[in-house]
Amino acid sequence: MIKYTLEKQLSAAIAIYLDRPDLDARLDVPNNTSYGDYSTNVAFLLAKSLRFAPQKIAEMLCEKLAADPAFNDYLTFTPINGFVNVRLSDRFLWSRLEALFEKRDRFPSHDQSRTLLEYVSANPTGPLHVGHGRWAVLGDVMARILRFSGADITREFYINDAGNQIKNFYRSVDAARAGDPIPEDGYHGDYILELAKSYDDPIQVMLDRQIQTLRRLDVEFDSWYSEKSLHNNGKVSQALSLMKEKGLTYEQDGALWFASSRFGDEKDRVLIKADGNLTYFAVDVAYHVDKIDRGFTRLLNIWGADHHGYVPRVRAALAGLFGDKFDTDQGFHVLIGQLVSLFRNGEPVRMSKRTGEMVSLDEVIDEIGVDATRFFLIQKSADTQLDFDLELASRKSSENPVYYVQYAHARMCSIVEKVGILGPFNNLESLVLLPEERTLLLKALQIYDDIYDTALMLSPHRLVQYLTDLARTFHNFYEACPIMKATGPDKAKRLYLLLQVREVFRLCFGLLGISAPEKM
RNA sequence: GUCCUCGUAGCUCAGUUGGAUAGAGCGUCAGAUUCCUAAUCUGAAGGCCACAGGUUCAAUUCCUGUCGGGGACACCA
Repeated sequence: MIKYTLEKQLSAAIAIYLDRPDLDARLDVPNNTSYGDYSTNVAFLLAKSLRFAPQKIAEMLCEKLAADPAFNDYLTFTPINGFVNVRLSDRFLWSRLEALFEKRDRFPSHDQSRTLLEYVSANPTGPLHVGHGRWAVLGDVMARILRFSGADITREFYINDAGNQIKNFYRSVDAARAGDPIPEDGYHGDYILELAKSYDDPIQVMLDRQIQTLRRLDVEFDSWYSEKSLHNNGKVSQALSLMKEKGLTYEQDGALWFASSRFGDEKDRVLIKADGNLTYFAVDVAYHVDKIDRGFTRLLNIWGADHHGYVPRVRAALAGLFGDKFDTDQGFHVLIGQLVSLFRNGEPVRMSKRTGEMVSLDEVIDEIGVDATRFFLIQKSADTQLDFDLELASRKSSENPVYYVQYAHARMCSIVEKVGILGPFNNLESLVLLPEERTLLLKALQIYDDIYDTALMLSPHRLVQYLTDLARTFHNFYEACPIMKATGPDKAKRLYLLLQVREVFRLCFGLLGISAPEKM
């Protein structure tokens, strides 16, 4: 954590100089890196209260920082346009490179919560589509990153194996088995006819198929939680009793209502319908109560955008039952995964399970492969709608950005194979770094900062961004700094740098769940 | 109609407590290989950051409104 460490140290020092104990200076990477490796804008923020021009303050701070023995052997400071710019010495960078894979001070603090991450949770009434694939990869990568950064995390798939959709599904298969037309509001895909050919439980068949598809994508779960089991072991009635005890419910028009509007929802919600049946919501409350009963202190969910209106009522239920403990984003957080729109030759492809007209996740994997599918689905922010042209993706598969990062790794492997791992790698810190070497080295050191940000913001696409940047700096290094032809300490220096960078690549590939090919 | 969300290069999209000259990939054009893999690199063109106001030293970023895409508004799941 190079940036966060520096940020803390510099912030504390500046706070003392200016006698501002609560000062929290932030470091940024300047968009023009000739200014420095990092910069801070504190001078702007304090200009008014200190009654000095930002540039004056920046100059004063740089002077004090430069004289501080805590920094002056490895940092230089330059005031430009009111910013305080910081540059790290080559020697310092090199020492950090050598310590890059030591476990200590990777991350500032360990998250003490027990996290349950629930994702995909598709109805077992059809094959997974690309939207499911997006949430699957999103959840999987999120879990890998959180786990790496020290969190205790459990991955769970909620099986919706009860309720009306399930009845409807059985009706459709039964009709097909009897040779009758499938009900208008039933499921109409070709796979229904296929299911009708055997007498296996269609739900089990579909679930197995979903699991298989997820395995293909290298998406695993620690726990498969059955909705049906909630009913069978009385969890639903327990949850409802609990709500009644707490005075959160009332009866009206023959139904049982939850007063969710008292907790921020826009209206009250029905738990038991007038016909005596439970709503999906009632069962979902029970499910979330059970998560908490199982000892989880942080609930993360990934839901499709079509469920985002559902968030306030679940939050309201948790607030009503458990107070503010789970009311905050820290306790209960929902990542909304926007849908993926598929195109083929520029024409939109519909994705309705009901009409049966859809492209399955399996077909996409068949067309473009696991690595490209994962990379494509994770590289964009989860909350933007994604347009995905299958024809384009398969036709241009060799130009897919995933190959850009993988090729960098293959190039490194090729060099190592040719050159061998020649030591000794000592006394290299005193060598001068070329610009391409330095840029690559600094980028590699920033890996934990980026992982930390990614974990904090729950946005895995940031790591893809980082990896692409790293690949670019490597390709630049490759063009400018030959290793095989280099001699003496230069050769060892570059080789050592490359070996460490290759480990960073492997770390990223592992977190993203894509392969690290040695040859391409 | 109400609420949520998005609108950034020709295309797909990054850009988070508001900072310096707004970026990447693809596509287009012009170059680079006697040299560790050219699935690469260098350069160029390409932008009213949807629009209009507001907040302030500073707005792609925050606020308000308008327009446009998507979604949600059930005693469905």
